[in-house]
Amino acid sequence: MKPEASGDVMTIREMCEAYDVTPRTLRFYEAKALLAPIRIGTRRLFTRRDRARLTLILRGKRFGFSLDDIRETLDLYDRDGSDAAQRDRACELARKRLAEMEAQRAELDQAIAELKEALAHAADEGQAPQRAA
Amino acid sequence: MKPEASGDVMTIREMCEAYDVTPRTLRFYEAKALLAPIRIGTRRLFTRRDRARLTLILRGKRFGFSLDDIRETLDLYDRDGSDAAQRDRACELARKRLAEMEAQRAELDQAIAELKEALAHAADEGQAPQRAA
DNA sequence: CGTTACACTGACGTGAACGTCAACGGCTCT
DNA sequence: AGAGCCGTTGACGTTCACGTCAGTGTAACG
Repeated sequence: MKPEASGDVMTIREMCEAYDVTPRTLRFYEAKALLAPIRIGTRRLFTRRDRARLTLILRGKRFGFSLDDIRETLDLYDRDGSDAAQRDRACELARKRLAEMEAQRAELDQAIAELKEALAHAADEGQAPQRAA
Repeated sequence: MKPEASGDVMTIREMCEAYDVTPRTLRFYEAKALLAPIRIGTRRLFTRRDRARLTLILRGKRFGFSLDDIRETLDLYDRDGSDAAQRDRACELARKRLAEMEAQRAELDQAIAELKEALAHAADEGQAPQRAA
């Protein structure tokens, strides 16, 4: 009898299937302090928090951030009641990240526009080259 | 007497300073067929085309694409009058890339929104924690 | 003509992000 | 108790994207 999701935690297998990653990857992320699953003896149980973080990790990777960058950014989300100085530095870093991401968004928009234009030109050359010659 | 930009080409040094990359990187990109500078004997002269491509390479990297991915995408821009079948495949790939990039932009927007919200919450906790306790 | 300065070509080294493999531990079904 | 199964821990291998270093070439300057 398996409760299938006893108390909102997931085994490593369930995680792998849910997020399409390998066990090795999850262990690697834990070793890098990106995830912190509950340890029952040696085994791992991944919580809601781990899943939220994994989502952000995979997203960050697609944006070209390194795992170290991602960890720093991740830690911004759950550092609630630390001391004020540390929180200030966190906010500082968050604003920096935000600026980076918005710059990246601008570049991405430009890249999309350029690619669209290139496609349009390709369509021109594909449709009307017989008309002139 | 150096013409400084004789005929719109640039030496490897000029390129390095202009784009903040190392010579090794430019040679590596040439070996990977991402760039194709003019070769005077063994020396390289980078054209306008090389510079346009380098801009796109560096941008692609920031989006998390591999150099191989980038080369494929790059080649879409200057394959003018090949045969029709090849052009069709290029357009297909371009549309695929375009879809990827738009998906990435959507994710990026979401990530930005979430980070903004996290920052707003952090500001809440930083401003009014004395009021309740 | 020697020296300086930059450029080139291999060849090997490196860090990040995993993959792979071996050996072991602990359930659980029978 | 034995046989499957995960799951875990090292340890080593791999790929990508370069860095670094040695040796060579060559154009220019004094």
